[in-house]
Amino acid sequence: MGRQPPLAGRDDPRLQERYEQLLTAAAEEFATRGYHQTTVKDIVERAGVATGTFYLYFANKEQSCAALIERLYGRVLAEVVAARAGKRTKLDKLAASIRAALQVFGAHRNLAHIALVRAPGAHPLFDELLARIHRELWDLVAEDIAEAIAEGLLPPQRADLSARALIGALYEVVISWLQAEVPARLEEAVEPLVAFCLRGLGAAWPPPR
Amino acid sequence: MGRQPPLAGRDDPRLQERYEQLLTAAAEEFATRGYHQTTVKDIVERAGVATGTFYLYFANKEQSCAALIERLYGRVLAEVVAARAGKRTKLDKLAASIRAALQVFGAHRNLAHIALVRAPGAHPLFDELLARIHRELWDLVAEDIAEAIAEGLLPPQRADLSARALIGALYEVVISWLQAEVPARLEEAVEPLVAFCLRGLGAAWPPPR
Amino acid sequence: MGRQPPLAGRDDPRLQERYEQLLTAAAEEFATRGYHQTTVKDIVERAGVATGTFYLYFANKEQSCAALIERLYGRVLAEVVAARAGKRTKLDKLAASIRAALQVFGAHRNLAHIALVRAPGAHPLFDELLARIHRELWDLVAEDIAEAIAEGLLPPQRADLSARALIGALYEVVISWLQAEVPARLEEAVEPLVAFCLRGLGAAWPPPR
Amino acid sequence: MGRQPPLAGRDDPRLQERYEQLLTAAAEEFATRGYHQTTVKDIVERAGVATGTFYLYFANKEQSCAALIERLYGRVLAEVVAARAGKRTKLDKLAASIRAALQVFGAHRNLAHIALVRAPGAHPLFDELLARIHRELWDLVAEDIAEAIAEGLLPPQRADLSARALIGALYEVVISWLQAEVPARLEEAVEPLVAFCLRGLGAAWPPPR
DNA sequence: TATGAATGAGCGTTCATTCAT
DNA sequence: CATGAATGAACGCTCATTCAT
Repeated sequence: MGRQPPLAGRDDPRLQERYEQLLTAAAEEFATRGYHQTTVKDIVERAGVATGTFYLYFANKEQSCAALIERLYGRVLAEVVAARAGKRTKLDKLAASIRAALQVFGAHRNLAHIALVRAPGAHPLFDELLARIHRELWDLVAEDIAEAIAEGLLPPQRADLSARALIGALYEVVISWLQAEVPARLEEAVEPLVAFCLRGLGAAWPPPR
Repeated sequence: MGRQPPLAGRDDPRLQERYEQLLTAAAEEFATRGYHQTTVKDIVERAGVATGTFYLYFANKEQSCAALIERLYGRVLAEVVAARAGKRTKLDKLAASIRAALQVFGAHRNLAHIALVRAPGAHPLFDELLARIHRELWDLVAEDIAEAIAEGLLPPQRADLSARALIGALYEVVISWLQAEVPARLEEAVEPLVAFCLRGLGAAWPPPR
Repeated sequence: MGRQPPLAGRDDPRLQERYEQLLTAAAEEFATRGYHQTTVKDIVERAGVATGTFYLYFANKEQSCAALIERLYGRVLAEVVAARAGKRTKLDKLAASIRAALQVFGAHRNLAHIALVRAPGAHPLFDELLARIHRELWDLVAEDIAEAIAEGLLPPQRADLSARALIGALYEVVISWLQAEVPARLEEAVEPLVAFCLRGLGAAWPPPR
Repeated sequence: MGRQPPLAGRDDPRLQERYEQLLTAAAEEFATRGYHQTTVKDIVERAGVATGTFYLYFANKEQSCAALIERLYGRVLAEVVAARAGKRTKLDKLAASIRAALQVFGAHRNLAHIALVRAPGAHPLFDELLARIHRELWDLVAEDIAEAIAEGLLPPQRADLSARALIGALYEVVISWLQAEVPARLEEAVEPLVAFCLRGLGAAWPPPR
């Protein structure tokens, strides 16, 4: 517990590759079987390495899963930030954020499955990590909403609750895609979801020209 | 796996009470520690009975958790059905459904925590059970939406996706209450959430008199 | 352990009947499932009484099985003694003993199954009990053989080993009947076995008139 | 139940040695305490390894015992086949078979104790396994007897019953040696038993020159 | 670096036995 | 006498983690 794995943060590309190989194997196993149903043996067998090798790259099983969660949300945040950059109004920024998040979830099915379904509730560490990430997302969205209200773009409302509702709508659509294949391709959900969320906030959507 | 536990579903009120006592203890433990972090020993110690007693009332650990999930959704469905009975329009029915569901979740914090956070992904049995329940809820809501569209109360949209978005918004608000105490009391979220969802569907809300 | 069951040795025929009922149920269960695969619950369910009732008649599970073994060998010994009474030569006594033993085993299939297959090796108490009984039988047979040798009816041989071989031949035929239904009816084995054993001892058999 | 243990049947002599070490410990415990009285903990403590190690070599407790039974009868059959090879008449083959079997039982006291006393009736798997082995032995012996009858070496008789009686005589002598030390050394029983069995079949024994 | 055999704490579950009613 | 719910010690087995090679 707490000991750094010996090979974390080395530069050797051979080690980087092996790390990715293990992380990919872990993602596949966690996503398909669930965190507690996956054994370290499952992961190393899929990766084609020995058990001990796993512990050269991860302090323990839970850290490997936490790394997957962080990787996903790192990308989500990066894409969200990038997508918002070009937008002028708060409403456009919100719409762009939703589109960007869905795009990343859609591009990383296994990671999405882990972060949205497999990890929550599975380990105190994940709950803590996810709580921190969610708070960040909520704050971002809630701030946008609060400012849009101030600008008169949205009617008065509790921004904190609306932000959570918005994120919940987004999550559930991703989960539905993961578990029930509704919709078959996640892109189909993008504009319907943007419309649902922005209307839900009280915006006129699609925006009147 | 296997046969019925001998004392499940007997009429004797003494046994009923014991069963409730165990179920309550299980709910508290599962909700606070998570399914896999909870041992049968934790449950029976909280209930103040011996290990063997647990197995007089439940076939095994997972069945006890499944019973909690079923109990929660049984109540949700019952309250939703009851609340809709008096309503005339589809939109009123949807609003009433949301209010009823939130009321039940709010009245059963531990069960909500288990069903929305602890159980999903923790065991194949739970995933199966929750999938069945969610499909039922989705169908209900999607049908309402489809009919409201047909009646011109809502603009054209993919009812299946909107239904999932609506449920996701609701779930996330409950989870937010469970984990971050936002809002402090779940009732505070009721009207904001109803507004978010019905506006999200494209309804004029609050309804013009 | 060691405490007398409260109802042992009472005269009330109602109690006797219940005791028989339990013993019969125990015999059926032990014979068909084996000693360790049989639970006290299995026995009382077959007997149609409550668990506690079992302990009114038996000190514990193993005593109930020991009682069955003792009952079987009690009958075997009684029949053997009775059958020998009318015989003149040692060889006739031996033949009569084998016939009597087979008759009792054939008449108490379940008890035979328990005493010959289920109990040996299943519990120290049974091993002890069976050892005592076997020693008694061996001594009886070995004595007959020794005397027959002394009388010149049999050639010189180690009576102790011959006695064991004789009993083993008998047991195995019974076991074969129990487990493989060879022969279909145990009576078919009687004269072949008598011939095998007496010839094995070195007697001219069937006896020259 | 389930899959192969990971380290069963590897070529590495280190692993072979471990396997033997565990098997020997298991044989000692099963032989002295009985199958159900022996815990896996007993075995690993005697072997001086950890609990988990046991499950690297055996799928479960019952498979370890089955392996012992199979090992014993594998050797019995091999020795019997080898001993018969040089013999000409059927009667010589039978006598050689008995001698070979006794020699193997005598050389593997613990395994004999398990196969003849501890395992029968202890687990359905063992009963099945032993039934298969016994049928093989019976068939072998019965065939010899039938052919000897056809060749006029033995009088007419039911070969199936005689075969069982012969095997029973042999088993009981071994059991007597195991449990009562009669005879003190199993070799002492060899010729008396051969004589008993062949005479029992109706042969003139010892064979007239 | 990589290996994989070894570890052992810990868990779910069973069942012989008891005792209040 | 009879009941059967309650008990709790004990067992088989798993799997995250270690470390000698």
